[in-house]
Amino acid sequence: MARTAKKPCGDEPAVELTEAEWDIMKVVWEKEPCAAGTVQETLAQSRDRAYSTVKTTMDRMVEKGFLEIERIRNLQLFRSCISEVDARRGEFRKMLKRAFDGALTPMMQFLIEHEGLSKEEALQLRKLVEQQRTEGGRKGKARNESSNQ
Amino acid sequence: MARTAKKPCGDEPAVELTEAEWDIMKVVWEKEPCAAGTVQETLAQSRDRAYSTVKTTMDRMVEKGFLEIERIRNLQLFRSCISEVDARRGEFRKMLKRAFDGALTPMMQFLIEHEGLSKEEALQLRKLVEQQRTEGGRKGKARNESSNQ
DNA sequence: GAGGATATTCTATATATGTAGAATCTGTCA
DNA sequence: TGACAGATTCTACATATATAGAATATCCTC
Repeated sequence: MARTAKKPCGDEPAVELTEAEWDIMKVVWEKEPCAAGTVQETLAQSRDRAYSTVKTTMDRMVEKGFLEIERIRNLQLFRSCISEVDARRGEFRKMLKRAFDGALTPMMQFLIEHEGLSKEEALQLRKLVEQQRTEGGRKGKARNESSNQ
Repeated sequence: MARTAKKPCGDEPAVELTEAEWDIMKVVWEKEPCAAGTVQETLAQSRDRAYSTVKTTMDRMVEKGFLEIERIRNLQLFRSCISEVDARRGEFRKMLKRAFDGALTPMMQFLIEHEGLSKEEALQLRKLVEQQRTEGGRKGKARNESSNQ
């Protein structure tokens, strides 16, 4: 099967969040269902924005299908319509496409050559790879069909 | 530790290109020094934009310090002021910060779990890691000084 | 039922980005 | 020198994003 299959379909138009939307989504994922006021208060700790600022952005996110509202009397409770994985995937792929023509290997090469994967990081990375390699086919099978990118 | 130290200093404000800017930069890197018309014509193959559209964007890129102009009589020749590595780094770090709180390991984990690194890719990745690991400290050392591009 | 605390809705501004037409300038060639 | 071709400059507009004040609605409590 394909990807995270959050919805029955398999190729949603790719999620792309703006900076402010990321900030908001992170809070929503953590506290949903939650009110706009809660989000605003939580965010206030790092960057203080007016309630209406946060609310306006959240309303736009509903229009975009990133959030949904449940009304309880006078109150609106927000829930996420996209998973963190969806958002991460969108962000990652956008970066990969723009900066590396969509190819993973060049990116890895870049990481090692220019981002100075520390010995520890490289080792950790190696463990991950090793792990998924010896994990016997789990990935190797799921893979067989599509091979991404 | 000072990362890549491309310029004498060590913490430029991080390069962030927009979509249109990426398109243009790619052509400039390939053909610099080059005229706006050349860029426009080259891009026209994929996405046709008016000359003035491309030129306006390029002028803005000069203001931002991404490009510089050399005047030859009536002509302007553009050159890049940032390297592809700079741009890639900016794009990559923005993604890492937004989607993974700036940490590499979670990103790697994500890649393996959700982006389905194919067996071949994982293997390739493993080779890279292996290579840089056995390359004996090259990274571990080179790090301290500079290295980039 | 009145008042106050909240929440929602409406409206508005500034900046960034993508886009391009129109006007102007300049070099070259007949 | 006159005119064309190509380049540059100026101006403009639409949309997206970030931001927030003001007006309005609603619930709870006394």
